[in-house]
Amino acid sequence: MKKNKTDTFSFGSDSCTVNYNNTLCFEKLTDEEIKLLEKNTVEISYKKGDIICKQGAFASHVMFLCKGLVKSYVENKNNTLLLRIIPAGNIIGLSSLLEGNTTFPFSLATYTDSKIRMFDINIFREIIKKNPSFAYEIINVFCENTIQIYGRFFAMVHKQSYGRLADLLLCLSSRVFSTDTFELQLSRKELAELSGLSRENVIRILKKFENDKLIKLDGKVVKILDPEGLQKISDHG
Amino acid sequence: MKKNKTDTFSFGSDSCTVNYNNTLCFEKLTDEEIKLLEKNTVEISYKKGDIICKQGAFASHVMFLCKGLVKSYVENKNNTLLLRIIPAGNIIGLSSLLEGNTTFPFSLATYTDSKIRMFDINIFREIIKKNPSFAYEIINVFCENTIQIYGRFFAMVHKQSYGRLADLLLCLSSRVFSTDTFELQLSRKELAELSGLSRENVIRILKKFENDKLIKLDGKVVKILDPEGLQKISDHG
DNA sequence: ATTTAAATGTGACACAAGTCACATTTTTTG
DNA sequence: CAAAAAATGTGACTTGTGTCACATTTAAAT
Repeated sequence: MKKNKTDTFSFGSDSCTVNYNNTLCFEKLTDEEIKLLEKNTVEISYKKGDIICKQGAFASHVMFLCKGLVKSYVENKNNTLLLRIIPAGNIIGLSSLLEGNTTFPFSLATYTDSKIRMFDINIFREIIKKNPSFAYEIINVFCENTIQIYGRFFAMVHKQSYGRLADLLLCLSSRVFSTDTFELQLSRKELAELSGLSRENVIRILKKFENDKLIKLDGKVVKILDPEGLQKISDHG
Repeated sequence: MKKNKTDTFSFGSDSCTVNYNNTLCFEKLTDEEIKLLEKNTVEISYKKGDIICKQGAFASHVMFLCKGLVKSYVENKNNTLLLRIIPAGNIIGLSSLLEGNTTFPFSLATYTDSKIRMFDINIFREIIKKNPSFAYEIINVFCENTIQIYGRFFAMVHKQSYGRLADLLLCLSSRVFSTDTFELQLSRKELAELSGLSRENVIRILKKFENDKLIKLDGKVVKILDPEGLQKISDHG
């Protein structure tokens, strides 16, 4: 759960966008509750690139990503900000639980073919109201998200391009793909949206990183050559 | 709870830093639980400018701000980012509930003389685990925070200085002080930390706003002359 | 009240990073 | 497989915003 670094403030400079799996909460459900939930559940398949929901739309479900890779993002006319990359095994849309505000504060779209389980939001609420252990785990998920977003927030506001991109590459390597060499499912444009930069700038910086032997690029395949070097850039801002 | 605007995406462009009161959850406690909680509670007074806790420090309590005005912020060697301005009546430090991570993801300091109630975090956890209605309300608080931070996040990354500062002024006027004319408890430096800008830039933009008859400055007293104009600037970015 | 410190204000300057325009490569599609 | 579309890459240019240096005002301290 934690990144171990010597610097006390290190977590504040981690702009990682990915969450760990949050399936623990379902273990807290009784058989009866599982039945109730499953009765009010649909499983939907999405293709690569599909939009799952749009920001502002009515949110009638809490979701669980069974398979695939999904992004959440906020947008307006001119800009898009990628909030999170969500791997399989995560709950999505908990913020819609808020009473009196059942609209999505973000849009969701898939990166790869995905399978999503949709839980009726009222049933979900009911179970929370009856099962405090379940509620407790949900709170834990919120805590993680909150801590994460604060770190990312800080990094996005106060770091500049090189630091943000170094962050992003390290995050993708360690948390999304769990390997030094990985094939990006993301376009340069999406890297830009993740790091809050322009597409052109992302391209330039990636080239720079390659020249400096920090990474190796080959089409969409990225190889992290010097994670410590990248970390240094991330720490520096 | 909601800002009513015609634009569907409006909430995404609201970078407000302030939360509404979250006292509702305490109404869900039984007399017994209240007693238990009060037995494990201390109330501490802070003076203006006091630091309540430092980012990274051990978090043994969940707090409730009885009186005063507090800020939460993240910092490193060079920069500070103000996360939230927290008025009286709010719970602080819920993110420390996360099991296995009992350190503060932010620092806290007071703006004015404040009184804070400190609840033992384990007692707090226990009550959550036993009282689902209470847990439900805590989840609601998390939902609000999450939705708010997403909006602020987007605004901070994709808006530029004028939009961010317009946002901030509107937020202070409508949510913190609830009046058109208010005396800032905040220095220009703190406005800078809130909006993620440099102190000098904040000063310049405030002057510009004054020249454009959007606001009136008189020392620390700010008068909002043209909220619609500011809103337009905020929307524009 | 006088001194010290902190906050505010201003101008000059540098540079990070966005925008635009266009070339090239890769992928998708009919 | 050819054509269209999307993604990638590059250079020139502009500008927003941070930094530095310093003047001035306001607040705090002895």
